[in-house]
Amino acid sequence: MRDRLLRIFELLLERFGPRHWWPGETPLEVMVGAILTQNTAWRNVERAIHNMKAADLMDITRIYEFGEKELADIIRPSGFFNIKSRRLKTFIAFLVDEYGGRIEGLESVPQETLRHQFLSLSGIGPETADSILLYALDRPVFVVDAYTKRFLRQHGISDGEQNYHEVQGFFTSNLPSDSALFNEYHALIVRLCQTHCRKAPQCEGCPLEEDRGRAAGPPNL
DNA sequence: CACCAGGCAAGTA
DNA sequence: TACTTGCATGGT
Repeated sequence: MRDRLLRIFELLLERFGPRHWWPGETPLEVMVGAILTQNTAWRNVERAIHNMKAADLMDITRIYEFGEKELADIIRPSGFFNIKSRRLKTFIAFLVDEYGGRIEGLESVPQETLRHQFLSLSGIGPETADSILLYALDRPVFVVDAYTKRFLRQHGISDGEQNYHEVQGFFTSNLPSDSALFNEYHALIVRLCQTHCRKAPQCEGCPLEEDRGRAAGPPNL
């Protein structure tokens, strides 16, 4: 399965090129985006982030001191703005209380410790925690999302019944632990699904399907 | 018009 | 434990 996953990765990278994820200028912006994008189109998150920058709010201390109600108004375009404002404030308060508001302070903390701390916060679930670990802190964690499960199911690699931890284990146990690889792989799966694994019942035009015919690869690939 | 988008928590049986 | 529902904007 390791060779198969690496083959898929090579095909996707060849077809779509490097994705340059995460689309954020700083670790803080990536963390903020990870919370704002929960069940939300990225386009709407961009508007919210733009508003935050315009209000000089892409700053830990500024967010910490800003009112929850006022912050909700700033991030309105990202949807679920009341609950997301609370979640942002909760996460920022964690950074301030536990690390003096210094993201560099997270660098020396073991991955699993950090993950447990994130998950203990209300509003940070497995995908958000792992997105922050991988894309803001460059830790070798594989991010699983709705696209990942859809990809595995539509390509017959799994039946789609696995939970988050099981899907994550499928990738991490069959791939070298490399943050750059995990970064690009997840981004490529998202890119693939956004145009091919979406509603198409049989993944029409899927670059991986094309390969099956020409290279006589394994079934469903 | 309905449906979806890079989830999560709280409520119900 | 296994579902269901609330959260809300903006694009297709």
